[in-house]
Amino acid sequence: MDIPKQIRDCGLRATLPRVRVLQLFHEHPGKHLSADDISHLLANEKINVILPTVYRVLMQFADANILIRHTFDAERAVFELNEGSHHDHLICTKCGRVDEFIDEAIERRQKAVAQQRRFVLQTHTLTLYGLCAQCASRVR
Amino acid sequence: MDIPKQIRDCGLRATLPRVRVLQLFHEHPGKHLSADDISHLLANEKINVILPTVYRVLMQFADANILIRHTFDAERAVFELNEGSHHDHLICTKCGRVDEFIDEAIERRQKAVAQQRRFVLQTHTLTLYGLCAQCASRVR
DNA sequence: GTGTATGCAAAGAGTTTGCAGCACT
DNA sequence: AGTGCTGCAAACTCTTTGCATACAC
Repeated sequence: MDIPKQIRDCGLRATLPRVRVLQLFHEHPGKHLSADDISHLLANEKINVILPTVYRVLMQFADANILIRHTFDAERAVFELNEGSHHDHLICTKCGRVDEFIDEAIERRQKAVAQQRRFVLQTHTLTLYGLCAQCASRVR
Repeated sequence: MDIPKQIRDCGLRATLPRVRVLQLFHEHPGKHLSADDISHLLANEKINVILPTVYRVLMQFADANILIRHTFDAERAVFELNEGSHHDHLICTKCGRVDEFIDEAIERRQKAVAQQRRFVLQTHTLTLYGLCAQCASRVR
């Protein structure tokens, strides 16, 4: 995957902050990273990218549909690579782990609910909160 | 409904801010109000309740399960009366209107998805975004 | 009277913006 | 060479907290 090219294809210049941020997402597949996470990861590599720049880059990538922005809890936004396939999330309230799932039956029912109310569906978010298998077995 | 009593039953004193805030929710059934909304509504009645107090009261009511706190978009939290029955939401991205729905098939599938992954379900949020019937007909 | 709740002021966290100089194309 | 991008500083929004006074019980 040619990351600079992918960036240029969005009409953006392939600058160091943009390349490294996008690489980070490819290096952490399935991870949901916040602006702060990214800032720290870059700092660890001794790359000096300031937080406002991280926000700007993330916002541009989200606008370009390279990333998807989620706000699971209200405190902070997290981003993940847009692999093209929609999915919903399972979040562990103990360890913060985020898993993904897709259930066609639920998707169909959602469309039915919307149609029944003459509601033109654009997007949806479904998030299940609870204890992941590991945390659940540790608790009891 | 004796509002002061309901408040005292939570172990809280029936003060003016608490009584008026809870009354507001009863006066606006089905509405989802933010701290700012409430502050303005109270200001209109010439009741001087400062924003931090509104936040404190809302937080206490949410802790007492009188209210439910939602964070549909990340910008601000909104609250609604807890009528005891779970439901999901349809939000119009044009006019901001919030409707509620419940679909047993979706609820069942969610439990199945969680169980299949040995995930101990605590809560979930499902929100459909799109155009409500009115806005949809106005657009085209 | 006692202890809790409020008003006020200020702090905090996450995020956004203005601007001047630097870097990608 | 020119325009877009970044760093820096500061602002902004929503929310929380500390403290002294005021009120509910």
